[in-house]
Amino acid sequence: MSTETDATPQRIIEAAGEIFAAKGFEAATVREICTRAEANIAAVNYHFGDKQRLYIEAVKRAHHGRELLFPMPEWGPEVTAETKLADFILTLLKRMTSPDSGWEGELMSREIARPTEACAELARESIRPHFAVLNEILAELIPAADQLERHLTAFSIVGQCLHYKFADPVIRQLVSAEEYAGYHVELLAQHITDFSLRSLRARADNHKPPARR
Amino acid sequence: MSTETDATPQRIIEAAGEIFAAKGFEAATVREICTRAEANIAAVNYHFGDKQRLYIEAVKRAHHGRELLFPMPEWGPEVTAETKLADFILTLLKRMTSPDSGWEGELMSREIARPTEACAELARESIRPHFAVLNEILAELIPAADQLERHLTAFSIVGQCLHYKFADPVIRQLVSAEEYAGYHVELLAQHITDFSLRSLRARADNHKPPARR
DNA sequence: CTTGATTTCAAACATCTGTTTGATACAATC
DNA sequence: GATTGTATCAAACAGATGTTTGAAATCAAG
Repeated sequence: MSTETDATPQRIIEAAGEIFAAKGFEAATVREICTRAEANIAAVNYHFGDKQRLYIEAVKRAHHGRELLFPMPEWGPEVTAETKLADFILTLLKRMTSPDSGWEGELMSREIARPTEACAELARESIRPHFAVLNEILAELIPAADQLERHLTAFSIVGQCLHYKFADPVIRQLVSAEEYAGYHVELLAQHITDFSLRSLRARADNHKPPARR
Repeated sequence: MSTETDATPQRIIEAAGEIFAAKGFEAATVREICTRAEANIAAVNYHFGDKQRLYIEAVKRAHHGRELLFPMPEWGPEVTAETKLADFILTLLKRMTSPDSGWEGELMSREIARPTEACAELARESIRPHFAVLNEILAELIPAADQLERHLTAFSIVGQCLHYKFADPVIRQLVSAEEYAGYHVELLAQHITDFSLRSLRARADNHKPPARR
């Protein structure tokens, strides 16, 4: 066996990812996971120790898969900050809401909203660098802003992206089925980029906060 | 007994709300709820039928409590659309992230992210009217936008607000403790309002999407 | 083939879950 | 005071859960 691509541990992680993503850690059962993986019930404890460590492996694999499939681009010095921001938004959106093999995004969103103790470090360490990248971009776009404003602005941009993952069930029921079907990643990324860039440019042109009209 | 404010069903709902919010439906146990409520284990089934109906009652109560505590203001005809938007953002933020009696917001955010079949209708029917209000405000602010753009813009605004609830564990680890301590509702609402209004004004002044610089 | 380690399997294990039961205590009504 | 309907309680129930066990099967080398 050993190097088979469908070795038992592989199949179990695959099945575990899907079921953990769909039901959460508590509601998912080892029996269902092993049934879908066509493995014996004892396989989880034999290969992973216990259910929790299997969960951790599934989360790691989910994050790793997303990172590989949608890497953050490396920008040369000639790339404008506005283009970088557009790339950042598109990549983030793809990672969270890409339809193919959707369980990875689902599992990651679960960990972001309620991080398991075991996965807290992983989640933090994988997100912090992206947050730093976004802050560097914002430092270029709104150099007059202090750190607090940059952080809040970063959250405003990330929040727009993650909303389509976190609030997806609600969004489905607020717009028509036809409109929802047109919510492709590129369209959403374009809107978020436009919406945010308009705000950032106005902020860059006029240092004062806008007075209420 | 009868009209006591701390009658058994009341105490059970109270305890259930806290524990459901902290652990989710599956992980919360009837025994822990009854222990905290200082009630017998059979009390849940006697007063509510089963665990699921208790959960539904807790969610209803959570939403009702938020609606009462932070009602959406009724605006007269003289109120500008920009002020309405500011009020809307502040109210939404208060409902989701108000620190006092925090379990209600937590429980609602759980239902938004993964609505239970039983609560799907409630969640939808309670959110739809607010979505309609926001769309009316946006119709005043960016009259040239079509329905799709209005919807996406609404999601951009709501997404910024809900981010502080959904991604709260991550946010805590991205900024310093001192900065996080300063994230009061009013500050966040002010930032989101400023950020969004800048974008909306630019959109209103110039109908074309911004070219990438 | 023989040996020795690794992997699979069915069965059982102990524990915890939501729920039910039947007796008991209590309050109001006649 | 007896009666009736409601509420509480300890105990038990049936089922599902994660995990363990020990034997059987499979595989890799000597």
